[in-house]
Amino acid sequence: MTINIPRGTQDILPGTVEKWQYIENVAREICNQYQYKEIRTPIFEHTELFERGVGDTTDIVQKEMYTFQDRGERSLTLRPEGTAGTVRSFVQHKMFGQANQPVKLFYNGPMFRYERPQAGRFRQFVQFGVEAIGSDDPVIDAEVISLAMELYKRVGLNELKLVLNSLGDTDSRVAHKEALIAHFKPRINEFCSDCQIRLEKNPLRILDCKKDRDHELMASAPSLADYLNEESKAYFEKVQHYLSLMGIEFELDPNLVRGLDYYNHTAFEIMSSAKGFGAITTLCGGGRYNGLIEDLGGPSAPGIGFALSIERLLSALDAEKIELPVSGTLDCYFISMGDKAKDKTVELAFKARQQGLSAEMDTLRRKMKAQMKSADRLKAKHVAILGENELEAGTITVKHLESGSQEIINIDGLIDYLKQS
RNA sequence: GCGGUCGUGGCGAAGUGGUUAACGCACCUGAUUGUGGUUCAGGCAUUCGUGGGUUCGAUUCCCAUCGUCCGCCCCA
Repeated sequence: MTINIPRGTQDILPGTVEKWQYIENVAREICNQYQYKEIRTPIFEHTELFERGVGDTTDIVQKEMYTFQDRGERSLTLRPEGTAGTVRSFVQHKMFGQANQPVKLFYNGPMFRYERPQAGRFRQFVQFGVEAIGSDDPVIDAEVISLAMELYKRVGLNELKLVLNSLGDTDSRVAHKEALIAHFKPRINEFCSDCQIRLEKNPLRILDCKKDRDHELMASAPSLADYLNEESKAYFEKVQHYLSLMGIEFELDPNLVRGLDYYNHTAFEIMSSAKGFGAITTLCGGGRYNGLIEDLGGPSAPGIGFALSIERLLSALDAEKIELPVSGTLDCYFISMGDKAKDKTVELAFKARQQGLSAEMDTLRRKMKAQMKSADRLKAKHVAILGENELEAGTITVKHLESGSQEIINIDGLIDYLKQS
């Protein structure tokens, strides 16, 4: 029996990996332009980090974590998201004391969640994300959002929707939470079991519930927007103001509640509106997490960030039928006949490679015809053919595959010839 | 965690309770003893996810199991 990969994981093979590289390159380029610096943190962390950072009422912590004991009986967890580890690193390395503030970071790497795989959902998936820590200026909220939008724009996506909401500051959230409890508590037994638990822990998420969405208390529930204090409202308006300055369109959705506990103030999602995308349309999610740094033992620094999945970005590209420009090039395929000629083409091919050209040759001792076929399939620009005739004359035949034209040139001039064409 | 779907060569895909399991693509060889992409001829699954059962006989029927894909919950 052969062994297959674990459920929910995937191999990214040649032919596809080029797309990943392309996207990752675009992301890096944008981050440089926005002055976000890469950070690489471990793929596993102490379980406690996520319990505290992500929040132990969340689905991620309650049922989706890959948690294991190591041989020293420490409880470790494969990271389910990137913010907790990034903030942990920020605190551990006391980045709040470094010269450049705010600290603007990005990461790109695998995340792990124990879920049933389906369209757009994997057990190992790759998130690109940014975190801006140390600024509570609404302009940084807009900057973070615009960075994500810019990435999608540069890879060619058009059918996007940016949805925005404010969860308010702590005071606003506490006031709203109390209002929600007062609203639902008398009739909470009419709601699903999840909602009954949510009532005490995080009543905001009752509004999210799909099962109870038609309950009459839903429509009349106190809206977060009505409980935003002046400061929170002003902050949210400023975020919108800056987004408009940047030319970014958005929709307000008062029901947008992110699944992680640490969010406050700005919350946003970017979704694909492309047809045939499947049930999951969220490409990117993010928001502000002003209390998180303190919760993880740091100073009371504000922060905001987002995470987006490369897999879903690729799905969105498929849905919009966008092809990334990722074709590779092969400058020359070397064909030889006979051992002497082979020796010479080996020298030539390696010299060509050292000179910065891409070169390939037969390594299966095949006949000329088969070598030609390989060259054709590899879409070689040129084929260099060396046989007895050329060897004697000190020449080599160079064929341009696309046009079919060929000429015989001096063998010493081959590399320059290839470089020039 | 719950629900549905599917599981035949490298890929796509037919099929039947009964000697040799269509076809297409891809691949290999030859026609073309030094020239690809076209054409033609030939080759390429002791085998139908795995295990068990029914049967004279199962890839086809039944059960189990593993896996896929999709949906719910929730999320990237």
